Amino acid sequence: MSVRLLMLGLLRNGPLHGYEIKRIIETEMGDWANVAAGSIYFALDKMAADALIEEKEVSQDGGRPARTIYGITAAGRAEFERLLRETWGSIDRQSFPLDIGVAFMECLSREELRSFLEARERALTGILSGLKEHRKEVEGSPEVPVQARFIFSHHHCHLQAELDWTREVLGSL
Amino acid sequence: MSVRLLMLGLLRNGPLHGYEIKRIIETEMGDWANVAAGSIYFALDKMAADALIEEKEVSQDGGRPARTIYGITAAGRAEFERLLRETWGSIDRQSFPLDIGVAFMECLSREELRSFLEARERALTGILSGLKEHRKEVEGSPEVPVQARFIFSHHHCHLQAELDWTREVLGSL
DNA sequence: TTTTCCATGTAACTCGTTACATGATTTC
DNA sequence: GAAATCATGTAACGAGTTACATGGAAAA
Repeated sequence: MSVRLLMLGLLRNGPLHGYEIKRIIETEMGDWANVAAGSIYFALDKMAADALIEEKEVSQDGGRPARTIYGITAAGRAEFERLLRETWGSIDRQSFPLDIGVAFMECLSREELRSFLEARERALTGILSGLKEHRKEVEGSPEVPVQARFIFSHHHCHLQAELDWTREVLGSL
Repeated sequence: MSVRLLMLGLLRNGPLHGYEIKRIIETEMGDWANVAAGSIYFALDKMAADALIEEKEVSQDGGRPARTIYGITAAGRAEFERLLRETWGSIDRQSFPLDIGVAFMECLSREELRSFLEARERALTGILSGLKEHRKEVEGSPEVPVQARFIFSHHHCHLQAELDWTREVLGSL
């Protein structure tokens, strides 16, 4: 349902076509959402079938084929509100990406574990510096394109936590 | 695939039946994995079909019905190794549970947001203190039942990060 | 005696991914 | 002229959940 929440959230600001949604997720939102191209069109179809959004054919000049843009309906806005509250309300027993991998880390040899941890340290450092760059860029612009200011601090916070843990384990090896 | 990794990891120590796997996940592992009862039997069937595990009927005394226990095969061990390395190797663009909710948090009124944040603060505090209790219990016992010592520090680390962020946002409201 | 725990399963469903196919247009 | 980007789709599959059904044993 999170893809629905994400897409409905973006459509609240005005109609978009599929490719633009993908572009916003990848470019403006810092690329953490990791939504496959096919998933977007798939979700658009389903949400249209559920009357959460409605499609309009929009012809383009220059002989380009018409694009299908999707606008959110009243039902879509209501569903967005519902999903948003559902997300905020659920906290029970959530796990984090590497959790299961960590549970069995003692099955790796010390050398292999070290090399994994070092690779993660490098990757996390890179992602974090990219995030900082992006944050500066977005927050520097007069108008924040997506209504998202806190995503950066939240995402940053977990990435930093992961990096700290990684370094701690590396230090204790 | 993570349920497979989790279950194969548990079966590495010796054969188990479905209910016991569930018990271990819920009781010994701190209950963060959140695996539905049906999913376990479902996964057991599939892994047996893939020859990663093999089933044995074990009769019980006291007139109880025979249980089906599952033992890991050589192929299962190999698959476990593969999945473990896959998990450790993947770091690209991972998102955290509340990420999308945070992206649209400005759609909530200040009062509603505050009440959500306060509820999360309470919930997280509770989960964290439960985790600490459990950690003490497990680490105090002479033999750690599951080969998992670091799951606690990792999980704790992200929960603490979430709590810190929650308090930070609450403070800035 | 009623509830809780032990123990297993299954059918229908949802969400999302992968891998593919298509074709125009723009940039190098 | 080649490569990248724009733009849309779809068929097959995978993982996991929900909701249900079953039934015995132990404990309250």
